Amino acid sequence: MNIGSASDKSGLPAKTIRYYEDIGLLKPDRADNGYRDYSMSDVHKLRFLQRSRGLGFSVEECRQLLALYEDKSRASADVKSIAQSKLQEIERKIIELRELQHTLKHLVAHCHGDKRPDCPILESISGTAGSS
Amino acid sequence: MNIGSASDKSGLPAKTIRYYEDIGLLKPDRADNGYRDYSMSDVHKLRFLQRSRGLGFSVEECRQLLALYEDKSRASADVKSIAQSKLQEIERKIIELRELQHTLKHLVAHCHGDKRPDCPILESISGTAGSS
DNA sequence: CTTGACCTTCCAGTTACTGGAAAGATTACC
DNA sequence: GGTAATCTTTCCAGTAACTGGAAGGTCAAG
Repeated sequence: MNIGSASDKSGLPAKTIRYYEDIGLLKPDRADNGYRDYSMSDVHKLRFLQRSRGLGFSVEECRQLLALYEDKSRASADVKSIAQSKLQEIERKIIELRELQHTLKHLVAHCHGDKRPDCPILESISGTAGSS
Repeated sequence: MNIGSASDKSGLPAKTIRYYEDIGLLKPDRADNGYRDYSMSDVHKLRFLQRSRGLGFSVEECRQLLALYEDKSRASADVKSIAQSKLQEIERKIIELRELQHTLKHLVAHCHGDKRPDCPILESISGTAGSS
C-alpha cells in the first residue's frame, strides 16, 4: 500500500513515516514508480512506533523494542534483559499515570472554586506523597 | 534552595530546569547573589513536569496541566473540560501501556528461540488485535 | 489531456532539550 | 587570607525528532 494508507492505518503523518525510514527504523519496498510500498507488517511496526513514542519512549528505545519484536529468532539472554528492563519502565509509567489520573480526578471533583493555596493535592501531583 | 538541589529533588537536569524557566513554565525567586532560589512548591512543579513529560505529554500539554494545578481558584467549566480530556488521554495511555506490557511479557515468556515469522504477538504488539 | 490528489526528494524551520565556553559566587581546606 | 574545587550565571551552538514547504513526477477521473 502507499504511504497515505499506511499513514491512515498507523496514525502517523507521512512525513514522520519517511523520517523513520531515513533513520533506519523501517525499510518498505518500492513500487516500479518509485512509490513506497508498505506491507501489513510495516503498518504493524508503524502503529507500534506511534504508540510507544506517544508513551514517552525515545526513538532509540523504540528501536530496541522493535528489535525485540523482529529478532525473536536470535532472542534469548540479550533480548530478554532488554525486555525485562523495558517492562520495569512500563510498570513505573503505569503507576505514574495512575497517580496523575488520581490527582486530576481530585482536581475535577473537589478543587473547583476551592481557593486554598495549600491544597493537599499539590503534594500528590508531584508524587512526593506518592505512597499510595 | 539552589538549582542543584532542585535538580536532585525533581530528577530534571539543571539545564532543563533553566530551559523551563526560559519558556515561562516556572519563575523561581532570585537570591541576592543572582542564584535561582527554588521553593518546595517549585520543586513539586518540576517533579510534576518531569513525570508528565516522561509520559508523553508535550510541553504545551504540561503547561495546561500545570495551569490546572495552579489556577484551581478560577477553576470551573474551562479547567474542568481540559482536565477531563486529559483524563481520557491518561486512560488511553494506561491501556496502551498494559497492552505493551502484555506483549513484552509474552515475548519474554514464549518467544525466545521460537522462529515463526507469523508469531501472533506481532499483531497484538501493534494493537490491531487489541480487543483484550 | 488536463485537473486534482497523491507521491517523490530536498532543504529549512520548530520543539525540546543538551553541551560547552567564559566568568562570577561559594565552600572547603591549608 | 589564599586558592582550588565546586557551584552558579549567561550565552551560543548542537542534537533529536519531527514538521512545513517548494519543485517536480505519477496516477485516476472526467
